[in-house]
Amino acid sequence: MQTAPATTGIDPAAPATPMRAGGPAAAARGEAPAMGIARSVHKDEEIYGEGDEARWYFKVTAGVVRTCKILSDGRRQIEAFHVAGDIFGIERGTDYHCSAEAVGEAVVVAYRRCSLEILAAGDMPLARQVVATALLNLERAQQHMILLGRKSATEKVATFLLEMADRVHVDAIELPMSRSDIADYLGLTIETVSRTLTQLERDGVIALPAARRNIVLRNKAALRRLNA
Amino acid sequence: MQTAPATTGIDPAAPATPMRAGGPAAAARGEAPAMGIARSVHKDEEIYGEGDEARWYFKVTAGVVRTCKILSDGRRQIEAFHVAGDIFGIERGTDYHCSAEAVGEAVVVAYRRCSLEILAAGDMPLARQVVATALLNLERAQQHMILLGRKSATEKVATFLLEMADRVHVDAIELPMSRSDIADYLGLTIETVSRTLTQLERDGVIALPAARRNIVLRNKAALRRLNA
DNA sequence: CGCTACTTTGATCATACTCAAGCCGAGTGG
DNA sequence: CCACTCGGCTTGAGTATGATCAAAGTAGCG
Repeated sequence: MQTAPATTGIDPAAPATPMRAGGPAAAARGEAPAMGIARSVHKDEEIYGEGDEARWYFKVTAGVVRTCKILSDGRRQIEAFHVAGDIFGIERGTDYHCSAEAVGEAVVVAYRRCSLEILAAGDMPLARQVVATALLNLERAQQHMILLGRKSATEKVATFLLEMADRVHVDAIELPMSRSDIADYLGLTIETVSRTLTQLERDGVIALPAARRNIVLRNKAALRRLNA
Repeated sequence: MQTAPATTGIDPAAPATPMRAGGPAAAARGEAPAMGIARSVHKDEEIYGEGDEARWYFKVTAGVVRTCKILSDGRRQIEAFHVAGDIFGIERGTDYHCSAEAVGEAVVVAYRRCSLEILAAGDMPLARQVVATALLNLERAQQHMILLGRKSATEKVATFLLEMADRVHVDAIELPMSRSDIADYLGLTIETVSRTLTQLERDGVIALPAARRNIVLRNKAALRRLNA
């Protein structure tokens, strides 16, 4: 078991306003197993950088977090968007392989790094969660690879919209991310994303209300057909 | 599907102690020993299909295995090539999310499915291996996503060649896979792969001996520069 | 030797990118 | 309240990269 308190001193990954979730109080109440440090992150604030030492892993409590890689010349690929309940930042080695940033205002809970060594500790529920998370993220990555490698722009956007809608279980989505984020997630440019959305609107498949971050799926069947 | 008899000592990296995952029941039914069943697979033979029930996971002993997804219209994305020592086929749910096929003649060792439940069995070395494998495959998938989403054809091919050379630690590669496999791995067409290789040869970066499956890296520095 | 599958090469085309301008809403200050 | 700016988004024109279609070259194998 880990202890959340400041035995480690100031946590470089949790500066400004660290709140405690779990902690001694929770432990006293016998709350299992999740002890971690809640941290609120501002829009575009970095949670950790690629190459940083991976001393924590995180669970999203509120908002959305993106994990991404950046090439030397600035080209960016967003690997995944993580929403409430999602876990990210579990690494095999000592360092993070992606960087993580808040898409908007977000709250994450930081847990002490646990990867292979956690298994030795014999905390089975935790180990189970770690494995399940890793495998879930792998599944999503595999799914995303066929999108990046083999789908057209229209198919990419359609898949994206359905993915987002599925997470909310509603057909009126309020996208938390910018066109730029969408583009870097889908391997497109912002112009192509914009044009594709406009075209889908013309075709009556979606509606784009004045606030451009809102999207209404008018014809899910058509989207699924585009989904390939 | 050919299954060879159990070959208990053949895999040096297999757990030294019998797994309990199969359980006494399996042994009583005279089923496969928990240690693993070696199986030789022919070129292009399917090891498992996407959607099949994931009752085994595999380690490559010889040859190369590809895991891939296929869209309804036949477009294919190869998620990874697995070489000797690599483990594939570990799933979170009940089914495989990719299909797996031998690239050439290959030998794999099948182990009874173990994912989350293995942790309950208390076999720590095995659990550790499972987790490490999942995380390694995730890292590779992340690395591959930025290639698929953001790299040019030349950069993709350069990255691929360096990747292959790294696996062999030699600068003269004998590619086990066809142009078609390379194309579907890199998200390109076979024509583009061929043209790119020809261009790299013209530039003196690589040499393409008569047997077109062979490639000599003449100028690794140049390749690394293209690697972005 | 001749088939077949794989690869290379060529010509043309289309998709998505680049560069550029304009639009719109939110926030700010006169 | 309006004018202004600023950032994000959309739209347009032209282009380039990689796809498609087609054909020819090459190796492996009966």
